[in-house]
Amino acid sequence: MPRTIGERSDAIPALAEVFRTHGFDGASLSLIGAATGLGKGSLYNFFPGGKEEMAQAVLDEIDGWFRREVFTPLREAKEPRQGIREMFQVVDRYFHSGRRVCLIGAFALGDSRDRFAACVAAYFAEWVDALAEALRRAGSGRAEARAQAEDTVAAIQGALVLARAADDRAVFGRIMRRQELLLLRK
Amino acid sequence: MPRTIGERSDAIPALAEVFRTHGFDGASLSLIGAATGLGKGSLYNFFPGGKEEMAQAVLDEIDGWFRREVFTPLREAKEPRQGIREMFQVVDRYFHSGRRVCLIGAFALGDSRDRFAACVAAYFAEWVDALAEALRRAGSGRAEARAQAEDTVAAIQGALVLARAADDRAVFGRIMRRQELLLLRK
DNA sequence: TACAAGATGTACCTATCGGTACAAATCGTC
DNA sequence: GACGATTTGTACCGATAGGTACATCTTGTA
Repeated sequence: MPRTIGERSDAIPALAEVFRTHGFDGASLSLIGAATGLGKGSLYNFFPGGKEEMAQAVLDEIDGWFRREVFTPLREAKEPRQGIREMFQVVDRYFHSGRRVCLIGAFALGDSRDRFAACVAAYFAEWVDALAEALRRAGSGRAEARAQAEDTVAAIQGALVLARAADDRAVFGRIMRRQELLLLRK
Repeated sequence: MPRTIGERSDAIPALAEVFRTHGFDGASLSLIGAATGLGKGSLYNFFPGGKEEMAQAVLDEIDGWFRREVFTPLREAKEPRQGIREMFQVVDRYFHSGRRVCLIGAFALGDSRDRFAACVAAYFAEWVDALAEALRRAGSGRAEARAQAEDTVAAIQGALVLARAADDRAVFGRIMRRQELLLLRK
């Protein structure tokens, strides 16, 4: 009884790129087929639920990645200020310094929000929570930490919007750097 | 030779709502027809260029509105600090306190960015410029004013993403209020 | 080498897409 | 009321959408 999970998960990065680039509605099965190199037969074998299951798999993968690489390190960093510094590094790398869009942010603004509302809401809530926790451990009061965390996550999402709008990744780096300074000053 | 422009412009608010809600690709002609109360005949009579011309008309309308209600007042306010305060009020009202999404931000993240790249880029560039000008007049140095303006426009866009993701408009108000305080402190 | 299970390509389905053609209704002007 | 121009509804177009059915190929195991 061979486990075939490996194959399915191999398709997810390509799926993520297609959804990121074209959105949920814009990602047609022919685009998906071209990007993954998989025909409809394979696609529907791996994802019997169709496009919706494909997108859900991508969201789950992103959620897992951020939990592993961002949220948990933030919460468990020995030195919270250093943990925050590393969050900015990891996030900058993840978004290719602003060249890459946040799929979950795009879904939040777009047509597909309702379909994946729970995922989308949970992702941002967790990010804010984890960052607030680190800030609190770094010395901020509970309320101040939450406020700073909310502002920072919003700044990052807004920076992605601006970077993509201007087709200029420099703006992303500038906003990220200033936000990091703001959080870690004092 | 009767001027029929009046009719065409009457359809634009409804068009804007459809594109805002469903995105460019998601806004099908049947949705557009239902929202505007216009059949295909009328739609293609007013907008011979089809969906693309409809979306362009909406973008132009938004651009004009912001120029008139936000950018110009920012640049020409007698008292720049008061002008900035009013910008936050007007923007809060425009986005229905976070219940309404920024169409141009959604286009920037979505599939339709390339199609309307010039509009999208110009909108944000103008916003940052106008706000930076006001901040400079309020006493900031040139570089600092630009940085603050960039951060603020990004914060607003990010706040819209978070508000829509969490389906919670309170977060929009919180971020806006803190950003206003940050700009006008000292 | 035989066999079952999984993987894949292809043909096909219905619904809808954006867009066009055009005749009929409507409207402003004289 | 007549006329020309605009406005509108309807039928229709080819293309493509997402999805299903199924026969055929691979593949791992014994």
